[in-house]
Amino acid sequence: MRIASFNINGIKARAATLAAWLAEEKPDVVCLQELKCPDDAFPTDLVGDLGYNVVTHGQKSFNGVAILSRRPIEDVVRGLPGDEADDQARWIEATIAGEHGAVRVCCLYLPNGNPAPGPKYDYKLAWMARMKTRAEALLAEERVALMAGDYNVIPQDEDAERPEAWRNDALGLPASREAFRRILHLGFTDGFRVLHPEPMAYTFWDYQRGAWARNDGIRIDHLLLTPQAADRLSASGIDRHMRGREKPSDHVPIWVELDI
DNA sequence: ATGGTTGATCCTCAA
Repeated sequence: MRIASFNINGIKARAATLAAWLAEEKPDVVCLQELKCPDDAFPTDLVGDLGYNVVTHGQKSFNGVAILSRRPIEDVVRGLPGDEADDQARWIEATIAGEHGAVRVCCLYLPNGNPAPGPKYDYKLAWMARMKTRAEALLAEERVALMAGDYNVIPQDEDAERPEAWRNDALGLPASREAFRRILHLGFTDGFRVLHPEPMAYTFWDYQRGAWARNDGIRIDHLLLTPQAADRLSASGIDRHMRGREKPSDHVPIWVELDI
């Protein structure tokens, strides 16, 4: 079962790009971020015609996450627990059955946090603390599960073409990296990095300053696997070519192949 | 230090 994550930066602007990628790659499950649309504006028919069921947690103009799956989607939960006052649509999770078992899929859009320091950065760190609590509970279930999405964190220097440019940015600050490691080191496996030690493997290139042409990228989209999922990991990759397409997102898809 | 680009919306904000 191939499970992908793709920050599409607006479903309305990216519908054709997304449809072409789905038709070409035929991933079994897709976690989408930055829908930037309410639930009733999601193009359910478009993805349905391509063979996908869909569950969304949308929001007008900003944020918004969804899970697409060729197989039925069960036990859907919307929103990251821990703060009733938080109305930003950044988390959705569901269970999908494969031929040899099921996988719990958590789709996340972690806050960007800029400018840092400031209230947006405080929100990012608080959100990551809440995510750690959910991650601990997920591990305790000892099941095949993963947390996939746009983490807005550059884990290490080798995950950036110009690491020095991000040292004072919310995506690269030491406190951001520490919070990421606190989650990772609970017992998760970075599904891409564990199979790909090579540097210059990026998932995001800014629209500005010719970042794509200069390969001035960063790796901020991740799939973190529970031990039970990591045991079934057979391959992973980044669909880098998508950044060179017509009307690209600033992110590209990243995926893992699990034997389930 | 600054500016540069894209999307959603309605002009400025978020990224």
